[in-house]
Amino acid sequence: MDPQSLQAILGQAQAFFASKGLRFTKQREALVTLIFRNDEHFKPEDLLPKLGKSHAVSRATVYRTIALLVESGMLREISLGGGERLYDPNFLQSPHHNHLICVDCRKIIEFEDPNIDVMQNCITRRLGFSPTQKALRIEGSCDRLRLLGTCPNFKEGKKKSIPGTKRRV
Amino acid sequence: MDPQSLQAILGQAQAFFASKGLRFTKQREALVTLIFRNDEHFKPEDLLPKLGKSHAVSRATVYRTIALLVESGMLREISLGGGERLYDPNFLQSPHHNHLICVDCRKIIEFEDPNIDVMQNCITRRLGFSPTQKALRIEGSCDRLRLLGTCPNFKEGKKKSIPGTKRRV
DNA sequence: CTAGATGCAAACGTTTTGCACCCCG
DNA sequence: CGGGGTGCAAAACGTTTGCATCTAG
Repeated sequence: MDPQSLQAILGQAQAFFASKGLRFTKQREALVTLIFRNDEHFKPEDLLPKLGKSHAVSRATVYRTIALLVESGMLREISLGGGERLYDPNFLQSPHHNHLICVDCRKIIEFEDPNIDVMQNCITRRLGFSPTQKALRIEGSCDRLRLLGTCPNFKEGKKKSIPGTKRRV
Repeated sequence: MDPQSLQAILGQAQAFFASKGLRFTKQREALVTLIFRNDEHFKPEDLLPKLGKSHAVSRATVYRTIALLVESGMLREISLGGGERLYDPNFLQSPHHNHLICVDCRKIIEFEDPNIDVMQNCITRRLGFSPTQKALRIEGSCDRLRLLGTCPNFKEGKKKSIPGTKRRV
């Protein structure tokens, strides 16, 4: 993420905290920076080692801050199966994206599709509701791997599954 | 669920266990019966108190059996947000169903829509994959509650949210 | 008879909480 | 100065595992 966008995100976070009468402490700033610096999905526990000792933040604060960011709408909890609780920082840039997971190498591909959103709208209204949010997760097997016996992702994947490796479509 | 269908399900489970060289013990039978007797989503922990002392099964066996039923395809793990890990026994009868969750009363509505499946197929192939599974969760606010100030589900919902209360569409 | 299944309790990883102290406005 | 924020450690929670014992086939 370019420094300019990150700056905008920091501003957005600060505005949210201010609007709730909360402070934008250096711990919170360090966390927002770390979370939105790249586009990787993460577990709360992942963040602790990534904060240098200069920006060390306690485990409790990590969890409390994540909850606030989710409440603000900047961060979304997603589930990719297996009961793992992940957080996705990419809804700011792609508010309607979905996830496709390769069953062969577990690579995660984020994609958007306007038809899905139209259909979501229709279905929701048909059932008597106004749409607020959706989560669509598709799993599929890699055609390339099956036809060619190899796949660029799978090659990379030699070193086990790589969470957070993503392609934007 | 009518006794006849339940019987069929027990047979299916038994066949699956046999195909893997596993036994169909009375604990497993008790669990399958309990899980598929009605259509409620459940947490593993929910099951223990529901097994009478006559069919008591240990916690470890509950978890181990659920894992096997998921592997067999008879049971599916779903996530309705909040990191809760739920299991849905209704994919046997409605293999393609999705979930709509009312943000007002947390009621869960299971629905099917053939268009979604067509679209899922298109998208998956466009990305170079063959579809194997999908999970779509929609959240929405209740039109009726907003327009009329009341809603039958919400009325029932007085006693907090009722997980497992469902309408088939 | 024996591989697989069970129950128990301990271990595990993650998340939440109570509380004393700290610090920003 | 006061109310929010933090860190720490303990607790809570859901799930998994090792092991001795049991049992279905």
